[in-house]
Amino acid sequence: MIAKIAVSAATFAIDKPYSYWIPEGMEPQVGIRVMVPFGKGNKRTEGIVLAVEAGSADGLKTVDRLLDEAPLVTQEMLKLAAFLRERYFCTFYDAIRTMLPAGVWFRSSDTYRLTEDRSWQEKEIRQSNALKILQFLLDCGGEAPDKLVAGVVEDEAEREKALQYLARKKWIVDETQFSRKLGDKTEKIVTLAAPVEEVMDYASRCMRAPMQRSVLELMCGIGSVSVKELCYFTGAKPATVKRLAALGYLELTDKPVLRCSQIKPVKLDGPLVLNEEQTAAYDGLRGQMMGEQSGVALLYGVTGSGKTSVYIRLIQSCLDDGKSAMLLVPEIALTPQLLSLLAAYFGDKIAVLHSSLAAGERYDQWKRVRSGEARVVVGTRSAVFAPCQNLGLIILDEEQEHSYKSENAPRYAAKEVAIWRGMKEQALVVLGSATPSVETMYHAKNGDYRLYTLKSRYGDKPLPNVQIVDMSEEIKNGNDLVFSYDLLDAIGDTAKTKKQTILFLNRRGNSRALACVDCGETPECPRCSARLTYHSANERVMCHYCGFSQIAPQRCPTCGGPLKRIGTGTQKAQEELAQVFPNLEIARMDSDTVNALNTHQKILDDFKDKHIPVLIGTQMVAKGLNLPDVTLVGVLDADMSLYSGSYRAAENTFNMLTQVVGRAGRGDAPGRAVIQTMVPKHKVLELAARQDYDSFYELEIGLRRVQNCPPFGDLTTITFVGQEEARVLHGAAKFRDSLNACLKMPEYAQENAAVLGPAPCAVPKINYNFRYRLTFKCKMNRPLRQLLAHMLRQFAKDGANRGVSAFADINGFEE
DNA sequence: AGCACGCCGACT
DNA sequence: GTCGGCGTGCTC
Repeated sequence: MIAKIAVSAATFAIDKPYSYWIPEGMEPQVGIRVMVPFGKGNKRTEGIVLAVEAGSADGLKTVDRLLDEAPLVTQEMLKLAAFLRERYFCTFYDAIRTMLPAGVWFRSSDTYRLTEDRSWQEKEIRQSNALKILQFLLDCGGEAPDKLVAGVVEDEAEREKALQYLARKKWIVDETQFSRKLGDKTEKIVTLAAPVEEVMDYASRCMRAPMQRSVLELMCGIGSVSVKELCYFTGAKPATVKRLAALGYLELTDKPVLRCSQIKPVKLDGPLVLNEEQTAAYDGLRGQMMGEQSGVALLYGVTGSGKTSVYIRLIQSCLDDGKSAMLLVPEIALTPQLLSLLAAYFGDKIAVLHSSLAAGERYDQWKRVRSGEARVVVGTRSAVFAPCQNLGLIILDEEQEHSYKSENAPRYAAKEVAIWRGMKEQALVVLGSATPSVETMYHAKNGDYRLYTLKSRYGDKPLPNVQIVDMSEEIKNGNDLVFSYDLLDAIGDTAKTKKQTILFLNRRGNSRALACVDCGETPECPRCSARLTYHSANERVMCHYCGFSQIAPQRCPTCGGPLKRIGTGTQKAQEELAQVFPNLEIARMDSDTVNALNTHQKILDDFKDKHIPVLIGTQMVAKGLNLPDVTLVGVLDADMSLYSGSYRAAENTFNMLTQVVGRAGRGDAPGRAVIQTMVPKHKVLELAARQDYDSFYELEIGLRRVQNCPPFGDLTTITFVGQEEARVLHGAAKFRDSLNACLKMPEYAQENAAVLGPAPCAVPKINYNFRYRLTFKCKMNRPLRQLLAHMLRQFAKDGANRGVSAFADINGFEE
């Protein structure tokens, strides 16, 4: 028999199912992992069985051994991996790796062993490192693990060189072992191993061992208990239990236990009651969910219209049908109250999956989902791969959020994966939002998705009064602060009336840097073309891209002049404000003050409970709970996101502003918002101020049509990376030419298709690697994606492109 | 990507 | 002669 295997060591260029011979007696199932030899050196590699078929062993290598007892993934999951591979230009194994929790993977370690050939002992070996290793192995009795060998020659490059030399000489051999990174956690369970009478008889006889006696007495009463509990109740030591087990009265077994943290459920006031609008949406969605082909729905509901209640009812009805449901959220840290609410309704049926979980916990939650014990999955984007059984419903809350798109390869979009899964598994996909992405709304209006609208805001609060302030006027009037005079007045007034203010600063990129007072130069990363950011916490400058870090220099590296901190960060804004209002307490929330999972909530709680007059922060402050005493919201610089250069800039700005402005006036007092900008007449700002999504949509969809941007065309970037700039540039240009040539062929020909570039990326050099990119504008259909994948493979295989790698991303972020 | 194979200059 | 440099081609 032959197994078709996706191999972990295969790169994108050579990724395909490889055929291996299955030895007699080995029966690998599809979805199981195996160890196979691969490549010229027959290095042992992990692989996953895609198919098993009849055939002969002709010219095939043989499967070493099986790594799993039962399939790790289902056939459906393998199909999903194939989809990811095709859609996101990654290898099959990369796709599998993204889908599974870290806990299932193996860690490899090497053991070096001396061979029979000890002829080196008579020779003079010039490489001192190699000799040191040989001597060390001899002292260790002929073999040693890599960990110990590392201590002999500290420098990694030197060590590798010596080890390679020795292997070439065939004086040592290298054996690779694989072990699970994370085990299943188990608990020792004690059960009675003999008839009760016999045990009691022994117990009555052990007068000299009262502990043994009380253990046995308890065991006769309950029959089975964990060692930990048994010791707790009797005061016995585990050794006593072991002794009794050795005597044959007790039996010890390992029972797997799951690591999982508890969520505190909220107290429910009563059954969930939906209003008329919510009921209409729920009925429609439920009908759709029950139907043959569920499809995709958009639940478009303004802030405060109660989308969550609709979600909960839908999940309930999905569970009632015996199916499982999935609720994806942009960021788990921002939704503790949602989690508590869900816990109140669904209790331990919930599994929470997100990246801040400890690996063990995440793995266990994953297992709970796979076993069918947990039928409601709540999580961030990676939870979209949860191994749900009989999936009936996938909800993406705040579907327009960027966090649904992965920023590392494979750069999957959870929304696309959800829609694919929904289609394959006949599950309803609900996209929920107050400000849907332009693409989603287009599909909804077009009839591709069903549209459900919730118009009425809970309590029907009036919209806040929004003022747009022209910052160029402020500069003309001699105000060089981050704050306009109007905003300062408003902050003062708000503080006087004992209400609260939230100030919002969208700090993008390196706002806090050091600059030379004399020449204006800012220290740059030696490896990347990026400014070093200044971190006051440790007095160091760091590179955002490669992690380079050094103690902050005192003098300008170019001219020796004094260095000063610059940039409009939240910290600087806080300092300025403190100067104007010396007696005002100001809380700050940004990535410097928020790091642990719960700090975000803690800062918000403090702000609310201690009634701190001003909170200043980044995008994080736009999210989270209702703050009834906040009557003023200030956006310090709306232009930063407006001019980010992405085709999504307008949409991002609109969403951000609506969200921020929506924070003002949640309570009884009327709200006010101040937006500072250099372009006060900008239509997007005006519409955001009015919270007029529908007009914004009409405006934006027109632009997208003209620019052939999503949803009309796709924007694909092909990035080329390498150490030698000329080669990178040359490779990119050659790629562009062959792509253009293909586009002339009738099967690929498309109106408005265009290949732009090569142009340097937003950050042209990262870690000594130059980066150029092509931008490819067209509708990416399947044949075109396959063409692009083929071209990327060819590029990697072509010797002329050595040292340059290329990768593509469809509708990704533009850095 | 890694790894072997092969061809060529440098040192003992 | 042998060691090690790197260009080339392949991965069941």
